[in-house]
Amino acid sequence: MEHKNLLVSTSTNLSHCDHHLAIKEINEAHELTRQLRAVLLPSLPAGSLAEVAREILDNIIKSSSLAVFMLQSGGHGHQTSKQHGQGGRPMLDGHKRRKSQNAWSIVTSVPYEDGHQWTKYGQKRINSAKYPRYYHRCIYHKDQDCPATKTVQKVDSDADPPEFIVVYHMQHRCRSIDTHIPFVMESAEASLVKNKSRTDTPSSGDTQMTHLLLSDEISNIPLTPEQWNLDNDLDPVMSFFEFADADLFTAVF
DNA sequence: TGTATTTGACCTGT
DNA sequence: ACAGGTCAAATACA
Repeated sequence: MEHKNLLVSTSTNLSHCDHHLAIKEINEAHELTRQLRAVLLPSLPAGSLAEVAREILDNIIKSSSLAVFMLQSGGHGHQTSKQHGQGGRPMLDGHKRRKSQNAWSIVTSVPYEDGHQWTKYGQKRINSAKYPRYYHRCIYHKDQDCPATKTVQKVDSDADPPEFIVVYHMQHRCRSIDTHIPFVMESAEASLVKNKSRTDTPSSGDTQMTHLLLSDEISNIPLTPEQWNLDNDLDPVMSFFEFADADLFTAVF
């Protein structure tokens, strides 16, 4: 409700620069909330208080995610023309279709442990990129025909802690841990070093930053985390609905 | 021995 | 032709 007002005012009155600042601020709030959640919940005794706290924090997290998505779709979203083949011909769902469709990305210092379990199936040196790209798919790819995949690539910068561009492709169809928002609280630099992609118990400690990536093209991932990306076959709003939880949909509209 | 990861080959889109 | 995504045999590891 509050976020609905926020969305209306920002999408109609803010300049392009303001949009970026607003998204940045909301993402910071989002990340801080997640950190608070990670710190607070384990310290609370199991029971109704913990459940209430969890629910409130999750709602804050969802609302902030929603705000960013709606800011993006409210005028500065960028739908690429790549969802159509050359000459405007729609691309078919081929076996090795380029993966710029139905994808969204984030920049994070914690590219793993995002609530889903992944298995690595490939690694590739990317032209002109300093660091290789790692390819992961949901571990339920076979069992439940889950199409979700993600790529992880270290950002070519001196950021401390190191940042990674994580590009998610396709929604999970598996019945796994219930989280659709790809933000995490685990120190995953160590995980990357270990080349370990399966989820373990989250821990806290390091300063970690996660923010939505804004970019013009996922298929040509920029190595500076500047622009927020949502590249989808659907229109921006529908893209969000495919991304978000169903209950988030009903909570807002 | 079973499972996960590595890595070069292969395939497809641009 | 090239770049990027996936496959699958080889390898590592618990």
